[in-house]
Amino acid sequence: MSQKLKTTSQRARREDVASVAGVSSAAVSYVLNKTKRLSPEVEQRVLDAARLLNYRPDRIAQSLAGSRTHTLAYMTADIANTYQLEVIKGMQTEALKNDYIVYIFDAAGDVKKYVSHLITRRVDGIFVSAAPDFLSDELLCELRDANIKVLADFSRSTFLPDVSYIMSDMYDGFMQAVGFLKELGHTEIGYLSAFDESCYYDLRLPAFKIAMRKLFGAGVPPIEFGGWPYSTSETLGIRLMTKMLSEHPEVTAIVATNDLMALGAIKAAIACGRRVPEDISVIGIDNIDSSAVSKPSLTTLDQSGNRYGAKIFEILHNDIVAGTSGKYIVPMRLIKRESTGTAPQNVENRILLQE
Amino acid sequence: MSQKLKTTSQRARREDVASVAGVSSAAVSYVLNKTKRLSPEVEQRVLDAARLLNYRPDRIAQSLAGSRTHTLAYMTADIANTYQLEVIKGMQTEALKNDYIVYIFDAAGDVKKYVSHLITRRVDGIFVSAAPDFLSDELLCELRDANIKVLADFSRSTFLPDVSYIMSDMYDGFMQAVGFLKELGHTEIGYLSAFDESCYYDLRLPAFKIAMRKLFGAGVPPIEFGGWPYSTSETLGIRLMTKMLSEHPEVTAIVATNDLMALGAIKAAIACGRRVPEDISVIGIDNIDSSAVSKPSLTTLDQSGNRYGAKIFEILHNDIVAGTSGKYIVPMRLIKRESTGTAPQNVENRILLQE
DNA sequence: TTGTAAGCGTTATCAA
DNA sequence: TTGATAACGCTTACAA
Repeated sequence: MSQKLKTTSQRARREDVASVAGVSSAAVSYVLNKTKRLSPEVEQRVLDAARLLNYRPDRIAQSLAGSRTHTLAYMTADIANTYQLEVIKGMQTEALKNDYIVYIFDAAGDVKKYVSHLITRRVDGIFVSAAPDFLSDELLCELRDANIKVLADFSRSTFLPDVSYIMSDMYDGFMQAVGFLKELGHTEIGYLSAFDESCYYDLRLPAFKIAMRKLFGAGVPPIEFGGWPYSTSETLGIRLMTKMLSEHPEVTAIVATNDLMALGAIKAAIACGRRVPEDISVIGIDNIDSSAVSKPSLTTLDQSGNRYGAKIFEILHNDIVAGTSGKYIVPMRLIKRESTGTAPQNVENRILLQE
Repeated sequence: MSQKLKTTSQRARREDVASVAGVSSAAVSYVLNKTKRLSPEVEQRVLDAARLLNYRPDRIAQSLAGSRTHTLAYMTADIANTYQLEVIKGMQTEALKNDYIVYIFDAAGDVKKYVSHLITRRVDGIFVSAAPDFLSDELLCELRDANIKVLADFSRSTFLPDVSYIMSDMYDGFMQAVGFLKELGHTEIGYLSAFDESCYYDLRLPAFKIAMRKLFGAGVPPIEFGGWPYSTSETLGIRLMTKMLSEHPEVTAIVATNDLMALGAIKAAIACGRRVPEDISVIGIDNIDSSAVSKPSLTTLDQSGNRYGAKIFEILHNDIVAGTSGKYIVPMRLIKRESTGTAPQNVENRILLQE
């Protein structure tokens, strides 16, 4: 069939497979891509030949001929962030299952050059992680206009047409968390916030306020702020919790912006003579690994990085295939552990004991 | 010239540039790739046309036509490691400068599938990070035989032909460190090792021993071992240093396997009533960020992650272009800071003081 | 010095 | 159901 078989070639080409199977090279494509059904007998011959030659279609050639490269990109301002790394892994794992590959960039480099690379290499889609906007709207549009699907974190400061956005369902999440505390009998619930009110991309604080309003009506819950420069460390949790306990000793439950701070809050509470959860309950957000093994283990709002990353792939993939775009909300889940318990019966008693 | 200009096309193609410049499409290639000199006038016309159309050659097509994809891969067992991330950034930055892009994989996934991807996508080269051997020799050979340049960490358990290896020059580094201590008058020098003698991929311990032998002759220096399971934390540094001070109070200088442990060692020394560097000098390895700002700042053997990463790119790039392979040794540099000083004059006096 | 044309390994269209 | 054949956008001999 084929007049020039590559004898020295390391890798088998489609034509080689066709020749071994005794069919046309088009037939090979049809069988392997399942793009057209041929006779079972022919299909088997092709499959056998492909296996025999260890044939794997060349992605480069496929990309040139087809319209997709099966390549995505993940762009973030901070690769080193633990949670971010989980998200990346989750996305990569899911991508790999579907024969996609993910470029990972951290925005510390020359963002403009990255964009250029993404376009010349024709990636199918890109995810742009949380604010602040290290990738300008202009560059985002350049990507979009180059026919690359863009999925951005919801917390970007602007919304662009034909760009998709993703967010965790913080509002529902906080409803779960605060609702759970309410069920346990808590009414005095405080919040430890890393960010102050002016931080436009923090959705957690407003979500907390809304949940409190909906479940307890009007009234301002006690909140401690970390302020600028923003950080979300365990140390900050300790500092804010200590402040909270002295300023608002009536509080019997605390929600913290993330697990690290919640862990710090527990330490601070214990240092101040409060037992967790007997005297005070603590809830975190993120469900980081250490939250499951801390003493006491931490009740937390789960947005597993891995699952989130997998979701990112699914959304991008779907948008690419269907040519769609939209705003996507990913549900969160409250993981109940040891750091939460029923509200103490007698608040006065507890305060007396402490003195 | 060109009979069918793409009017609707988003991106300019080479032919478009040729047509605007009034030359053949080959001329465009020659000028842009500097692969052949044309007349200055033609060159200018091409350059102008390219700029006008914002022309950027399609990497996919270049890859198919040419022999290189300008794509590399970095494979590691642990993305989350801080030092590793620095290396990755260093490599990526250097790669980007040279119009290369780097795939990043962590070996937690399906390594075999990664390899398949790398082959079908025809990456030019791959770096495989430190032991243990998460990537089997078999897969390594599959990559190599697919004409992909492989650069592996020196600490792999086996050496394969036509594969390149890279290592930091620990031997020279320890000669610098121990030599510096000798200059300062130290003779009793101890070592804090995370690994025990059986760890085949730890080059630091043998490097320390060799340096001691060369500079001080025979005799066994005092060494404390962390043992299995291997870890290199600050906590371990504290533990080993405490042990060292009680078992070998005559020691006036310490080298630790890495900066984290060295930092722990300083804390332990101070806790035991020893001043650093007046009573005891401490040297670390790695030059992590915090080593520069600790109190006292840490003298350390520098193998900057960024520089190392850049080096990885350079080596791979060169091996790819030249078709070579080899074993590469990257120099280290001793950064002298506050944690080292002249040896105490009177050892007896110091020990007495302490009692 | 410049242009022509044959690949590169696929996909996909269109007759046979 | 199958087999040619034209893209895809570029590199690179080779010819003019």
